[in-house]
Amino acid sequence: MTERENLVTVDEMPQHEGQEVTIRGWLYNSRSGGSIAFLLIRDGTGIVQAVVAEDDVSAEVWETAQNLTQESSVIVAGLVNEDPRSPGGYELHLRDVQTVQLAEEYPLALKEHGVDFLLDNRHLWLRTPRQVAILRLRDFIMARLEEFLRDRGFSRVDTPILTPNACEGTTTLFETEYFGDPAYLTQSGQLYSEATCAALGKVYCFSPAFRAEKSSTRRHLIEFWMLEPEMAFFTHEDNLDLQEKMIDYVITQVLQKKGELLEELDRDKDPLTFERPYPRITYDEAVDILHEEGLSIQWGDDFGAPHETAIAERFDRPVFVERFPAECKAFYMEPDPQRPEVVLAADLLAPEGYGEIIGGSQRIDDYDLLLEKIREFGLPEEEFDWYLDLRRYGSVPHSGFGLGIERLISWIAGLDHLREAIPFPRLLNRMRP
RNA sequence: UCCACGGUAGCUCAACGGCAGAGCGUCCGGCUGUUAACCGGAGGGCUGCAGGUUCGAAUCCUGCCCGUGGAGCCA
Repeated sequence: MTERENLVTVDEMPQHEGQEVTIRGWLYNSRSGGSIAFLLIRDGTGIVQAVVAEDDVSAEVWETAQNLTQESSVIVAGLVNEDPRSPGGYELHLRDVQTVQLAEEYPLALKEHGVDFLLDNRHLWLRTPRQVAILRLRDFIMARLEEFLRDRGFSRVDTPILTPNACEGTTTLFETEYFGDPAYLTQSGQLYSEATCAALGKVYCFSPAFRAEKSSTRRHLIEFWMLEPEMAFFTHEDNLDLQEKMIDYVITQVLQKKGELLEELDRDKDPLTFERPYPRITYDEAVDILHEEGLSIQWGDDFGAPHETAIAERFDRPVFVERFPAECKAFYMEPDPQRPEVVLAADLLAPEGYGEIIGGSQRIDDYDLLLEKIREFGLPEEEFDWYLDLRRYGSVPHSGFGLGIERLISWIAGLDHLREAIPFPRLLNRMRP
């Protein structure tokens, strides 16, 4: 078999109608009918049906085709034909087949499976058309986000995964050991990005973040990816404008260029079809809405998931909730000069119950105020010496935000759980595969 | 940590105090246009673990383990 002759991928087949081509991939499924057989072959770009008729091929090829097992790796050659009876509209009239490896009995049948079984077999589950579509969408979304930022003068500056202290001192961290000293897996690169933005102006870090919370919900991962831009000289308003434009850009690009992925995922496009601007409401207005909805909340309480959903349901597009009470937010957030009891922070809530996809704020740039806050929050002052230095040497107003990649993907793809938005999810008590 | 639901064949599930079953997958046989193909046959079980109640437990009770969803926390 001249296996490299006219080597094509499944998605390229329409351009090779009437030609003899070679395709390399895996057997997705097969059906046989006496002296005719249908092999569904996937190669990562799509699935094509290969037709084998006993009369048209050698006995050896016929025998090989008959005995292929699910997910066996193969190289097939044949003639490309347009045929409405074939899924995808094109099929391959098989002339030759070569088995690369004959697969053992495959654990995943082509039918419904339970979550536990699928997660145990995540390394194989990834081969299904739905998971392939999600991962392609993830790749596209990540690329567009970085493209958006780079086009606006941002540089990617990475931040450390191993850190000596809790960045914000709130959530539970994974502890490890650093040559005898305690160390922690990062939960955010933000504090470091505040340093690099004073060096480069506009930066972002893009890395995994770790939260050792015993969270077991569809909106949480133990290890997730966070994109965190940080901008010198950006006010709270500048910050919200950037967030809005970035989300708008990604959604528009997905709708324009990757509609077929949304269709593969049965994602209704209508809820994604909206325009800027996104509504901006204050924390105070949000509390009023929640009271109207009959939810119990007092001024000063942070929102829980039911609260976020109730607020988001009032709007047909993402909504900013801004100016939170200082006591329910992080220590580094700049107080509103008009109302020092609230901070210049905002959460962006996605529609359809997908919750908070962005959390951001203007950062305190005054040395004395920041030191006061560190003490007020009971944080170890000595650990923040370098962070305080940023307020001693050319301090400027600056702002930034953190975007949860898997939450954004889940919303755009219409997933019902974050675990499908990352190749190998780390969940409560689940670290394999 | 708390609350709810669950654990039976490789997978998805039924049986709910009285012989442990079906569909799918696998294997064998049949079929020249199949669409998660179809038809016939075969193999497949410590009913999560330990104890208790009972003539008899997959089924009822207690404890534990594991999973799922949610709360809290957050992106």
